[in-house]
Amino acid sequence: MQPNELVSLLKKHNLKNTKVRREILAVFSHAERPIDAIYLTENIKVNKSSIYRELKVLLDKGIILEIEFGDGKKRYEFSSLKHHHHLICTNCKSVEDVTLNQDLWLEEKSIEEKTSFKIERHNLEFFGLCANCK
Amino acid sequence: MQPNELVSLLKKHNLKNTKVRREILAVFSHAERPIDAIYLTENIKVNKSSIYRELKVLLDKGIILEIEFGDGKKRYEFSSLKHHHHLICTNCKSVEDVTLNQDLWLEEKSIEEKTSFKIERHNLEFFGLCANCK
DNA sequence: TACTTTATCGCAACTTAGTTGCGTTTGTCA
DNA sequence: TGACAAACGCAACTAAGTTGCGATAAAGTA
Repeated sequence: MQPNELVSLLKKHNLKNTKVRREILAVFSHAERPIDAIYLTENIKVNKSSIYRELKVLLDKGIILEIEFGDGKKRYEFSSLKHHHHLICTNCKSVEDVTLNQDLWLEEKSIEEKTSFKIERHNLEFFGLCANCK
Repeated sequence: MQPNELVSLLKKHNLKNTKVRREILAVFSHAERPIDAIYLTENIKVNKSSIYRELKVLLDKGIILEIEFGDGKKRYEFSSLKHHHHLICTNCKSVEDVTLNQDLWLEEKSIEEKTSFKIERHNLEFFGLCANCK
């Protein structure tokens, strides 16, 4: 993310331009996979409560998404990325992005009609063995 | 689950017929939604380490499945149930089962061809507002 | 630049879910 | 009924995330 992009993103969401915020966003913008809070605490010299609080702010503002790999750590990535899911290798823990041929939009519409439940989001991840590990 | 079903299930998996095991399985067989470890500790007079260890055994044997709602607690249900997903109300926390018109089998096949990743399982849950809360 | 307001931050103590070591008990099968 | 492994209880521990509170620092205004 370029400095001017950062400034306009922060302005748009009424967020102060602080060191913690800049550094967290910098990690996200270089990351090739979803990032967890522990990784941030290990890679940014900032108190962990600031990390957790900042993640909550970015999540509330819709700047990042929360992703669940089921290992007890929440992960996050920019919500501006094209909608996708992940292939998680249960052996080496590598993560690949993947998109569905036909996302779940139609299924969700059908479920909403059948059940009168209003779907707002879903969490879908695939687990298995990557090309190297299988 | 009937007593004779229980006995043959345990025998089939080389598991001893113990009090803890019987009580946990009894909870699962009456449950209408996925159950977490805390619920078991609150509803069975058994040490919590036994609960967690037993869940691991049942999971390894493939008798139960692990389900992730993203709230920091793992949930479990019988793996013998017809494959389904869940509609989780973010307001009242209610849970409904739901099946897709066309499950993810075809998508998984297509992903495996494109990526040479071997998919073994997926986790898919929907979040939103139930009929009452919306 | 100085002043004011409010968001943000650091620190330490705490909570919640889950794990581990170890000595004891209990099912199962011969 | 005896032997043996599986299962168990207990207590102490770990890992991830949260909270209260006083101190600090952006951002807007005078």
